[in-house]
Amino acid sequence: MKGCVVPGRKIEDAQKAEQREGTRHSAAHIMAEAVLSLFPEAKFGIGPATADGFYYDFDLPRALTPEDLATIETKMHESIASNHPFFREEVSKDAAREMFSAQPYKLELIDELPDDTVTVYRHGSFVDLCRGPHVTSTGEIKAFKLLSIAGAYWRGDEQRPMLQRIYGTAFDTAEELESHLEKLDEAAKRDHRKLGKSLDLFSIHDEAGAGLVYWHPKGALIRNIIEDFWKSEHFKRGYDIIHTPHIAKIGLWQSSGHLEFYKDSMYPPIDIEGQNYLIKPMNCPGHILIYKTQLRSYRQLPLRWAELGTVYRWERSGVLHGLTRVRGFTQDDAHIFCRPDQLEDEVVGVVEFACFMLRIFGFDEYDVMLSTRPEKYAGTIEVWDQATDTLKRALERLHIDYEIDPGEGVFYGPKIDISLRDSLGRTWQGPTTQVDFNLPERFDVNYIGDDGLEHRVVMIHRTVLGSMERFLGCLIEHYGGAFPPWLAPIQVEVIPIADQHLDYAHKVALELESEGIRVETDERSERMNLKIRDAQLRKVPYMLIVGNEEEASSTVSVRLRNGENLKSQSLSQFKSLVKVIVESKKNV
RNA sequence: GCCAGCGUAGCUCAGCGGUAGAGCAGCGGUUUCGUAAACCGCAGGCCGUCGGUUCGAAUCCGACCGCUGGCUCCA
Repeated sequence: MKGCVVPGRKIEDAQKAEQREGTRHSAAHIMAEAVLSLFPEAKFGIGPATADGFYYDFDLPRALTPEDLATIETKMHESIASNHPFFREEVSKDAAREMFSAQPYKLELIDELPDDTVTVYRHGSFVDLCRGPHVTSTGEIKAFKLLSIAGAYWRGDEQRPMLQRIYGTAFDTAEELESHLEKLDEAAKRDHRKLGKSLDLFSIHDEAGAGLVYWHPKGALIRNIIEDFWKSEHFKRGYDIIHTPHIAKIGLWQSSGHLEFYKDSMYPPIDIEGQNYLIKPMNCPGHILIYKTQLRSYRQLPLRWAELGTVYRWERSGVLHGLTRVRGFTQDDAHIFCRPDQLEDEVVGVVEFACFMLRIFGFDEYDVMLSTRPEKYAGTIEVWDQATDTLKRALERLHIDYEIDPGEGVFYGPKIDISLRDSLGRTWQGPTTQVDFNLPERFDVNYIGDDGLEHRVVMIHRTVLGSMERFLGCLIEHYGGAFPPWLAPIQVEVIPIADQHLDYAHKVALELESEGIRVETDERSERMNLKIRDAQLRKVPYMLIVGNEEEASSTVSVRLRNGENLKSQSLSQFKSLVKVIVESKKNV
């Protein structure tokens, strides 16, 4: 399973990382100093360094505006110019309580610290409760920028006050800061919501409802290509494909435990002739109903049933985001019904499958997370431990590095989540594999063993892409909208130089079309330059320029979307080039 | 859901108390061109929705809907 192993973060000089953290943490203190000078009555939350920068949370008498950020930055520059040294002091808790008597959040933190003495850091007239470390003086902060203001609950608890958080970033050199800001720009350009609009892939409508996606022909085409590929890979791996309805009587969801454990994510019932029906938030109960239509023999297992199942989940309005967080989405779902002795092999197969799928789409790096028993759970601790161990063994067999996320499993079982890293190094939540010892219990899902007795089946609930919506969103950003030819809605744009070349252009297009190539001819009476520009903006992989020369020699002049101009080639040459590239699913 | 910001033509945006503007796209012409934008003209908006303040509201206030950045929560 080489290649599926997570390479981990770039091996950065540990010292440098530490230095950067000190820089960022110090920048947070300098920012707090600036905020305090602007708002003497400010109450301070926490101000840590993060993976990309730093933030600090404040309780302020009024809401911050973007203009405030500029003022705060100016004040920070003043503090940096003064080059105040940072001093570390150890003080008793009582002394600290006195020192921060006007700072209720700090007092709360002091109470929770385990040791009798705490450390504070001081620079200029500003002092903060802090573990450190910091740079030696404020003048060492060479490159920082404040980025945004956001609300954040104190200690992440929505029952507690909401503070104002200022995000910023800092680096040890101006060049590093610059390249980080460029990366943010690049990410903004690749935003799937922007590209979805400009490439005419999908839309979401106020009048229809938030978090509900409408796929336009081009977006739906990409989705269909992926779904077709997905289906054929499932058939190859011994899966069957099934379909189940979108609503079911409330009783089914009571039996499954969803009503008990998943109620917050489900929509209210629909009354149909006095019976209450619920829209499905998951596909599992439907698959179980099909399983139970027969007595199953141990010889039949494992049964692997896959469904592109559209589910609806109630998500709070504030969390919706483009395609990656929606209220209706299609899971590339499957349930595997197996015997306990088959579980490990099945998990191995699933994780291998997921890694295979990701690699096809150009995701070579991913992080694997094993989530264990949450607070609200169904079943017994013994069964949970058993399932968790099986998942661990499967990952170890695959030589996959993973981290454990304690308490983050679903109510019905532990899970393996894979998050993918895109071309900008950002992570996205993708495939998931969940063991389920619970539903078989609740629905009494059995098979007849070789001893002639009934045995409880084990279920695996899994996706290999995650959901079509989220995966497409991630894919759009990963490729920046420039899809590899096998996925590109239009693979070839034929560009006649003048109207007189239209006949030849049509001939070329027809021939490519007959080979199953997705081709379009730009028939407009416009200049060639404009047609090239438009095809370029639509990120069409191949542009074929045809004019007098090409027509005379029965060739095409090939331009790639990276601006590269391949020399003229015969139509048949070009045809086989495209076919090979599409077949290989490679990018160009 | 919470905090903050934002909703103006199909798209990107300007206007921010005196009655609506640009570029691109669209439509009609002219142009027939060699690797990222030819030219001229026309048309296009209850300024998110509802209510309030005002002689007068895109502009000020409120509610709702939606979007954005976060928090919390997730495929």
